[in-house]
Amino acid sequence: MAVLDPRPTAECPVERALLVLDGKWSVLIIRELLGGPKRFTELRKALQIGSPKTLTERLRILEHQGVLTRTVYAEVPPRVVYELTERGQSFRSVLEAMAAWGDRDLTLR
Amino acid sequence: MAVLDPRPTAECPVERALLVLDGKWSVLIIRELLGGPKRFTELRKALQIGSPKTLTERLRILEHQGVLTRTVYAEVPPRVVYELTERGQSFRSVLEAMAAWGDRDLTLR
DNA sequence: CAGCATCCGGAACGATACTG
DNA sequence: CAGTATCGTTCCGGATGCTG
Repeated sequence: MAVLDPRPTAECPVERALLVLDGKWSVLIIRELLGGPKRFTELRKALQIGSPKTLTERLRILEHQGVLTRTVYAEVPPRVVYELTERGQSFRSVLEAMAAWGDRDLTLR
Repeated sequence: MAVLDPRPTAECPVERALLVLDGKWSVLIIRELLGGPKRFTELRKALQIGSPKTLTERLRILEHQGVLTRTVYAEVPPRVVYELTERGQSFRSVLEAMAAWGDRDLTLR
């Protein structure tokens, strides 16, 4: 998927959702933020992401897709807070479906 | 993700689900098969996949993950049918959640 | 602290030709 | 028909070093 033009343009709702969920970290980031707003380093630590570039990229894309907001506080040292939009919050239902599926049907093998 | 060892080994249910849904085509393949068993060429045509390699790879992985079965009929010409397992069928709930989310919250921008 | 710039390896995806 | 075998390209994800 193109890096900064991943707007949902697909006709199909499922494909639109896939455009957002694409990428290794998107779902995990959203899940993390469902627990409340987080700062850059908090996310990085929680998700065990080594490279800041990886996280920054995903956050920018999700912001651009309207899933989360990025708020910069002009302080020293700087503080940047990421928070889910309503659209991001409503992803909870999808996450719960995924969790239920992963739990019930994918218990070891 | 490794090509042929993508078994769900993660602790977390969501992460297990992600291990299966990874890859551009997995979800779309499952969705297609929710409409009933399909043959190789049918899937290829329906999903507009140019390269057979891409499709074969995904199918093998999903089979290995217990999402679908592959049945070979010893005929001439050969006939191979892909069909969802119970586990694959139960993915419908996740798909519906995704569709609802993509529909309600991602309608254009 | 929250990134940006840069470089890198590898995996995913894809096109094409060929086979049992 | 249903693949396999090859080859090529894109590009994501990650490591590292530096900066406002």
